[in-house]
Amino acid sequence: MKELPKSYDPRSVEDRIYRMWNDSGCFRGKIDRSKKPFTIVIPPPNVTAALHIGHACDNTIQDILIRFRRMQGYCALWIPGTDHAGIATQIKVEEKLRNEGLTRTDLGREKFLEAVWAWKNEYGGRIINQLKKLGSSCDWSRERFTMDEGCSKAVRTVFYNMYRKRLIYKGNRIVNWCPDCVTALSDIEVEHDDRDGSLWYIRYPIKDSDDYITVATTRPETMLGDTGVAVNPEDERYRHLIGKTAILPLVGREIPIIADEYVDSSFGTGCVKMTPAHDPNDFEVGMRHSLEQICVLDEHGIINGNGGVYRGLDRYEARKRICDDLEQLGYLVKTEKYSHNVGACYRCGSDVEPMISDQWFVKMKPLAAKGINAVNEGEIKFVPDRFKKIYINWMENVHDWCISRQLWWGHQIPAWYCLDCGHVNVAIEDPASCENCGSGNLKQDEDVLDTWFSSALWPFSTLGWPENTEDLSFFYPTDVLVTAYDIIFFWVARMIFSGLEHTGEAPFHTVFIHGLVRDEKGRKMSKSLGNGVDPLEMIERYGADALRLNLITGVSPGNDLRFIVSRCEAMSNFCNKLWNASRFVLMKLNIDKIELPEQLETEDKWILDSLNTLIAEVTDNLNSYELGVAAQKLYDFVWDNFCDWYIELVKNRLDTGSDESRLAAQNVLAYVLIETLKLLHPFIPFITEEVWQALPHEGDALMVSSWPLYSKELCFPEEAAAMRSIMSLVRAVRNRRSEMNVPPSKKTHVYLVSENPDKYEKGRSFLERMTFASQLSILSKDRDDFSNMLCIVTDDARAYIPAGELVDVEKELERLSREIEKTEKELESTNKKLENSAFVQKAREDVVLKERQKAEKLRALLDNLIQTKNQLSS
RNA sequence: GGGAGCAUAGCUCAGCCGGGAGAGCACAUGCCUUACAAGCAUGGGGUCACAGGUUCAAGUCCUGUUGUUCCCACCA
Repeated sequence: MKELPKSYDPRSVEDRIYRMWNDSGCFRGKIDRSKKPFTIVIPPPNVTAALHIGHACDNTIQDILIRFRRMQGYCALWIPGTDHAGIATQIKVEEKLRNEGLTRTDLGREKFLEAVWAWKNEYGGRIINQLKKLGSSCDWSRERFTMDEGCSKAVRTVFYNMYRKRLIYKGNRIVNWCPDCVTALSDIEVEHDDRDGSLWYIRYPIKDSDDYITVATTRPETMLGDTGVAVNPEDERYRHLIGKTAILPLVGREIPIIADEYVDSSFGTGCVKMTPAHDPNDFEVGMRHSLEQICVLDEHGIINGNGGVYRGLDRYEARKRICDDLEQLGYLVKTEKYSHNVGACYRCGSDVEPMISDQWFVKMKPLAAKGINAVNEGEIKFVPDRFKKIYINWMENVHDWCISRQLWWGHQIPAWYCLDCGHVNVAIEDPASCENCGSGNLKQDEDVLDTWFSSALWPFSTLGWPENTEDLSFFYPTDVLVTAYDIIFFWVARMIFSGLEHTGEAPFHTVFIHGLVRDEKGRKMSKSLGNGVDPLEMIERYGADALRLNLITGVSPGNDLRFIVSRCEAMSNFCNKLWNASRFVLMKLNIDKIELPEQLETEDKWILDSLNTLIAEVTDNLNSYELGVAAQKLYDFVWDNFCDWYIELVKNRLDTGSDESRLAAQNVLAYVLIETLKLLHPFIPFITEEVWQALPHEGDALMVSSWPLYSKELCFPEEAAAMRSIMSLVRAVRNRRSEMNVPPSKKTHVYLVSENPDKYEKGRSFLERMTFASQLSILSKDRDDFSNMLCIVTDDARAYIPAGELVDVEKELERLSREIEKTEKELESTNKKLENSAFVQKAREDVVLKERQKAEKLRALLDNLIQTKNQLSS
């Protein structure tokens, strides 16, 4: 056995322990058909990312689950990896190039991609090493990347299959366009925000008349692309104008006035200008009425050749100029302040332009139906349950998914256009010739796929799909997916329908959702606010275990948590407490095999009984993903039961007890410590492993030891109850002494009177010390001379302390009266409950029993108090 | 416009199936008791947002109200 240093220093432990695990292959998920598999895939962080506190939270949860199951005897596999993160990475590398005075177009596609790969190879591993600092027990030999060969094969296969099933199509649709990123975005990549703007009322003259029609718009510049004006068919005010022609001011284009249900008569003037190329609603209406689609913006948000004199103006400049011109020419009726919703690019924050564009889409309805079904049928369960509703609601209203991006970094779309016959060739392998005309004159689509397209395949692409590998058949479907609620739509939903569609199975049976980590004031952590907490700095200062506990303890599933640095300190104090308790056990230990002896004392049975309960509860909590509650229970058990009571209780036995009693104490101490270390290990792997290695043990590592089991043989309800009586007496004595300001150094004779003297006799060795007794007399009856002593009363015993002049009889009587009154009141309310026939009849049996016992105890306490008072007053 | 969360001690938050109101930090008092002062002992402090309801019993379940945070949504 080795000696431990006086206080716990995580820095001297963590890297060494991690290396030991890694070198001995503890992390490897090797197929073992004698065991049941338990699989988790990591939510792959962006290759560009540095570990932030959210990753720390997410990965701590996964590590707890995987370590717990591994110890329970599952064949546990946690697959790590990173995501190529299309836009994020491309922007990062472009920034780097800009510093060198270059743009991506200077390099050309091929050279640029080389530069990104070089960047990825240099910096991409950073977050992986940071995850290791946290203690993550991933199988690093299986590390994957969304653009590695296997994942790319999966992407092409999926694209091909879906194209064949007509679940992927190409078409001209309104998409969200970011003029700064110069790419299309999917609906969920647009962030909506209420912004103060204006509502402009513009007069459109009616052809061949003096009449006019007034429309209201928040985006006057789009009028350049107007190809109609719509009114509601039921609207009496405008019925006479339907079918007539309006003249578009500034442009002079003749546009029809049409009737469509879409128009809300109560809004604005009840007339809507139609811009099918730049508004999704207008697009729909335009399709119904065969309106022309005139696109007036180019890919950078500049007015194009369709904008006449406004050509070349930026969209915001154009708006201003058009408004000025309209006003000058008398077309502008009025301007109102108006707050409305504006979409912004989630990456760069610029306003998104709805724009008609030729893009690739995934047809969502049939896929969503499967995804909804799997969750409604319970094939996939959300924890906490409420996220199910959010998921279903989204899936039910989902639109087709725009999957093409005008970027270079990513999976290039596996579609080749025949330059001779125009046929679109979609294939898994690069085709040599057109499948339609045989021409070799092919050109691959320039665009790449949305990053989430490959992430959606992660649970099976990482296991070898589309190949039918042994890994796939053993480890798939995975078990739990752990992630924060903010990417349910981006990722979870898409994994679910992709898994169902391509493997025929749900990719996991449980989605465990956690909240976001916020700063001390409850704000979201962000670079611009500079309020981010660096997990690596926390690890450096407090240790990975303390950080992990801070992220878990007392946190309820799905709720956000505030990261309070001082709590890290509290958690590292806990680690130190555990360390010192272990040090104590080691100091007192001179055996090299731990075995529970036959002959156990009351306090031994009590702590074993408590441990047994703890095992049952913690296991139960972990099974139902209540990590915060489990961690709290462990914290309390270690600090209160084990350290503050049990260790104190057995100190006498260890120093002066008989050989047998000492040996028993040593064994129980070590036994309870080891079992507790196992329960704690998933939460705080480093310190528990380090301590365990110092203790007598079998096996190589705590990490691969087996999870404690609840045992009927270790239930000792009687001894547990006896200890509770003793503990409450000790507490009462300490309380009175503290109230009377008696310093611990002042020892006194203590007389203990109880009808069950044997019970206390068994605890004599520690009672003496814990009640600060110079001498302890345990009696079954009061003596006459007790009346001038301090009296401490519990429901089971009375203790008397001679305190000489300290005892003020009047005051004591007063205090006793108060206590009697309080006890009577409590007894009264308890009795009232018991006299209520409805309660006795309808309440659960054990509840009634508990209430009866409570009444009995109160009765006994009251008797004790009254007897003492009588004695004192006589 | 739809949906969800939150409201419990001075602060930050637990409290799972209804029966004890809790933790950490902060505060007060007394202790260097050889595992730990990163500690020990003791204590003060709460109308569990408000109003109804269900129940023998409500912080916990239901309805509504108020405050607050967030998500979704193509009313120009």
